[in-house]
Amino acid sequence: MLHSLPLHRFNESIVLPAADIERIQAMGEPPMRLARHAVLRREGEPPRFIYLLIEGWVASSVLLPGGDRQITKFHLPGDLLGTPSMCLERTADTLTALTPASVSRVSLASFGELFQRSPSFAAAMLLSIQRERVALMDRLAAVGRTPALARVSALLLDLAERLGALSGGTIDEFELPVTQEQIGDHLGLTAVHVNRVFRQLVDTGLIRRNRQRVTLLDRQRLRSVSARQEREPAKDVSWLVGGQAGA
Amino acid sequence: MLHSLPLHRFNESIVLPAADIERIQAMGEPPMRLARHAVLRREGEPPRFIYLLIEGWVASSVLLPGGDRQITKFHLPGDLLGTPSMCLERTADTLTALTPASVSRVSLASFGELFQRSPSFAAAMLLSIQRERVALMDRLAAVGRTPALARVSALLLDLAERLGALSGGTIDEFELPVTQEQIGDHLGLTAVHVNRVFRQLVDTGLIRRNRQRVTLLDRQRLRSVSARQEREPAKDVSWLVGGQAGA
DNA sequence: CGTCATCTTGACCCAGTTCAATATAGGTGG
DNA sequence: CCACCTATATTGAACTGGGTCAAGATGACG
Repeated sequence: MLHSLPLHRFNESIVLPAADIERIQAMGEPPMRLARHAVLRREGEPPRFIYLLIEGWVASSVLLPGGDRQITKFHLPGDLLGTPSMCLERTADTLTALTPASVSRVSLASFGELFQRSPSFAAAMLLSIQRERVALMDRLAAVGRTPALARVSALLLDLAERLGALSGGTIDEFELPVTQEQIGDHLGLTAVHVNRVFRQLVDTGLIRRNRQRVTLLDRQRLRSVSARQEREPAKDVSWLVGGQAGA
Repeated sequence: MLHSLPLHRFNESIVLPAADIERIQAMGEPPMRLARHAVLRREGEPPRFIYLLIEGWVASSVLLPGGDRQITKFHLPGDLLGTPSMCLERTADTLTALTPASVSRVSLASFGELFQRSPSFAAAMLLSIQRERVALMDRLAAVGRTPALARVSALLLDLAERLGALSGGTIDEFELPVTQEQIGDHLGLTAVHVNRVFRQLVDTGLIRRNRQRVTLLDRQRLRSVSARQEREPAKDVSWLVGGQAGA
């Protein structure tokens, strides 16, 4: 029983019936604990499982032939991990715990069964994956077209927003349990340069920082330097779920 | 009746029953013709339709506040366009014809109906979107971590592969009906630099080029400089479609 | 209390950008 | 069929954001 699984990600545009919520919680195996740096799944393996992240942060990353790494997503509790690779013979992304974490493994078989059994779950999945796709498009635009300062600012705003959604409030101070090298791998920058950008953000009064705790001091200015588009989730998805009105 | 719609994208891992194929073809409105540069849908509009691309090339792009543009995908015939925005209140991507094109509009309502009615269609959609997501992850890695030469090479190989899948053969010479500026917007480069990279590819004998026709002369070397991962589509997706064996 | 990972900062370098000037090629109106 | 016009391609010269290299500093942890 995963009574501790945050469910906000499953109810973003569609409110799932209680029966579905139960089935989601039932499809996962008993949670397992991961130490920091533990590899949950390595790329190249045949995909047989996906994972519900219950607690902690996990990075999903892709390796380039040259040995460089691209972190495709910093996952927070409530996220469903490793799903992109379900369409491949061999897994594309490596899942690594950034902090001690707790995850529940889900076999593709149980996922598939729920997807087939519950139309509302299938619909919620469809929309959720499209949201991830839009996020990827936005980050691609940032990495391809914006300077380092904008990328780091955008990341901080994005994390604050997601942590807020997770806790159900607004957050402007949070723990960033992530190495500057990992931030670089996420944004297409060097650890050294990430460090310089942080310095700049502090020096210009946009954020405060001690150790890994970050405080957003001037959201307004941060937003304007970040060149980030606000994306509002669809409110009315009745075209997809038939009977149901919007959330 | 869209007897001319290429269906290869709908049968990549899952072989859809004939009834589904018919329903797909029936869900689209009569094709409309687009002139080069015509905008099919602009970002910011409420999403009400998606589009089946029957003929021609269409770009999907995202705008940054600064006015820069990121082309998220060069779409080829058979692609389903504009779907990422179905999860949003306001469309994220602009769809622009790169060549004269023919598309069939599909209301979200008919898409949703088919998605609900046909489990195999829903499954095929899920996998297809995940494939797009993996492609975005790979391009993000390329833009974030590889030099210009690798990015351009990767694009050429990717297009050759997709055009091959479309025509059902192997292709190493094709028309590239795309401006160098557009290539730049796709790869996070300047038009000027794209030009220089093309020169370099020609000078080192990797490709030939006259006007917009490109010939891949040395696939092997091209592949090694491209730093591109080959991604093999899943063969067995019976976990998702119950009865059905792999393609 | 030593060791390894991470962070910081400086000095220098380079891939790719910017700016600018020319070339080409279709496409258009007459 | 021609003269013109606009979009695109090409190339050179100079510049810069971010990378690379290297040398400490600072912690966290066993």
